[in-house]
Amino acid sequence: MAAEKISSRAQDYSQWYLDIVNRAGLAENSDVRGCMVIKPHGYTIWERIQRALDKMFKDTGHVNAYFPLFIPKSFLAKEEQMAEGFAKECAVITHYRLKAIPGKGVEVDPEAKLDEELIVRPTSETIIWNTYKNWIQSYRDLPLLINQWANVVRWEMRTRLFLRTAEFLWQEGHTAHATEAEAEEETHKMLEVYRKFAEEWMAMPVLTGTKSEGQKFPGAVYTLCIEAMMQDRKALQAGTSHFLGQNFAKAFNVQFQSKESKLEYAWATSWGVSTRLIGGLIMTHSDDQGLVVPPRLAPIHVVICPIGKNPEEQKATAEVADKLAADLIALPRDEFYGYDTITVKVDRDFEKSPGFRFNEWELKGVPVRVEIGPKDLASNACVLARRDQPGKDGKQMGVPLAEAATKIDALLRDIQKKLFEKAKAFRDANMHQIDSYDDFKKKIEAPGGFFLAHWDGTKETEEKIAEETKATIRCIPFNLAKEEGKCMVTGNPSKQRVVFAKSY
RNA sequence: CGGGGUAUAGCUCAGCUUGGCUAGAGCGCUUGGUUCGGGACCAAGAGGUCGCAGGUUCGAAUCCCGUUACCCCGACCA
Repeated sequence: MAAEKISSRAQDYSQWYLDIVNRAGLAENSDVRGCMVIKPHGYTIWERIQRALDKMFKDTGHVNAYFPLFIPKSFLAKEEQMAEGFAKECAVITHYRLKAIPGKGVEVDPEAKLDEELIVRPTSETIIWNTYKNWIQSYRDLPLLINQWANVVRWEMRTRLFLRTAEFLWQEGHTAHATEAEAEEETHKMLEVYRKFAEEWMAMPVLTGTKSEGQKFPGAVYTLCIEAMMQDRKALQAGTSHFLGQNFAKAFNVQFQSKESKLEYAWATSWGVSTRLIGGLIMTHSDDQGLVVPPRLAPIHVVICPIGKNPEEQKATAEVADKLAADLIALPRDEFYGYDTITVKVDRDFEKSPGFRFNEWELKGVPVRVEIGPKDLASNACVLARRDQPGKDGKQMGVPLAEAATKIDALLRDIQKKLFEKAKAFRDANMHQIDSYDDFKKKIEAPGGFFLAHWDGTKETEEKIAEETKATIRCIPFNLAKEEGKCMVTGNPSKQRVVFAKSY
C-alpha cells in the first residue's frame, strides 16, 4: 500500500493545514455551511485549553456565569460602534415556530412572527451590560469580574476550520469597575494572562501590543492583543482584551453611587480567546508528518505500542506496556499535565503493522511514543520516540524499563520547552526592521514575516498600505524601544515602530 | 452579489465529447488466511434513487430545459 502522506507545507500550505485537521481527526465541515464539527481529538485539546485558562481566570478573581444566546435586536443598536461593526454578520431570529406540511416537510409559520426580532450573539457586551444595570448600584458592587464559556455566531462569508467559522466556541470576560485606572489595569492584566497561556501552555510565542484605531473592537476605547506568527509567516490574532471605557455603561445606563455619593458610570473591559487558538496551535508546531501538540495541551501524552508477531509475544509486550502505563500514571502530579494525571494510551491494535501505527500516532501528534517489542523484552528495555523529532531520528533505543517513566516525564517537559524555543527562533528570524516602503512591498510578498516599520499614525496611511500590500498593522508593540522616525510611506514623523504583516 | 466549476459507493474520482444491454476503479469496510521493530499481502464479500424534477429517444449517468446544493476566485471579515 502506498504511504498515505499529507501535503507538504512547502508545496501547498493551506492544503497541508486542511490535511492535518482532517487526518488528525480534529474537526470536519458540517452540512451547515461555515459550521464545523469538532471531533473528539480536537475537542479534547479545547477542553485542555479551557481547563488551564479557567484556572487562570479563577486565580485572578473571576467567576463564571452564563448569559443567553439570543439578544434583542434593539440591544445591539444601543452602542453605535458595535451596531456598525457587527450588523453585517448577525444571524437573525424572526419566527418562533414552524408548521408541518404533510408530504412537504416544514415551513416557517407566518403567524409566528416575533414582535421583536432576536439576534444570535456575535459577542455579549450588550446583553451583559443590560443585565449589569440591575446588579450595579453602589461602588460596593464593584468590581464585577465575570467570565462565560459560550458559543457565538458571526456569519462569515469565507470560513476555514478553527481559524474562521460561522459558529465558534470561546470565553468572554466582562468586567465592571469603579474607576478608569482599575479597568485599564484589568485590561492589561488579562492580556498578560493570555500571553502567559499562549507561551507556557501552547508553546506559542506572541507579541503583545495595542491595536491601531482602525483594527480595534467595535465599542472599545482601545484593544490590546496577542499576535502569533504561523509557519507561513502570516500573523494570527490569538486573543484580545478591550478597554471599553464608559461606552457600554452609558449605552445601558449602568450607574453607581461612589463613596462620595456621586452618581457615576461604571468602567468596563471585555476579553476573549476562541477555538481559533487550535488553528494557531496547529500552524505553530505541526510538520509534514502531521499534528504536533505541545505536551501540556496534548489529549494523549504518551502512547505505548507493544509489538509482537504472535499471540505470545503480543501478550508479553502488552503486559509490560500496561505496567509502564501504570508507572506513568503514578508519577507525582503537578500543573504541567494540566491539573490531571498524565494521559497514557496503550495501543493494542496488533492487526495493523507497527509502521502504520507509528505513523498514525505521529499524525495525531502524541508527544511521546514508546515501542516495546520482543527484543526490548529480552533486555528489559524500551524505545522512546519524541514527536518533535519525527521518524527514526527522534528515537532513543534501549531505555531501561525501570527508568522509563521518569525519562518520559523529563522528555515531555523538554519537548514543551523545545517547541517554544523553536517557534520563537522562527518568529524572531522572520521579524525585521524596515524603513523603505519599496523594500517593504517586496519583502511582504516574499519571504513575508513581521515588519517593524514607522507609521505616521493615520488611518489613511494604514488603509493605503493594506490596499497596496494586503498587510495590516498587527499591533503597536509594548516591548519595543521607543524610537522616533519617519513614516515609511508619507515621511511624516512617527513616535515608534509598529508591526506590519499579512494575517489570517 | 459578480465570475468560474462540480454533483456517480462511506471517501477520492473515472465514465458523459460520439446515448446501448449486468455503472467502474482506488482507498475504506466485512470475513478467512498469511504477515508484523517505520504506512504488509492474498482471497472472498457487502455497499449505488448516477443531486432533484421534467423533456427528447426503442433506450439517458451520458443529449436538452428547469431547479437545488456545494466548491473555488472576488467582494466581506477587529
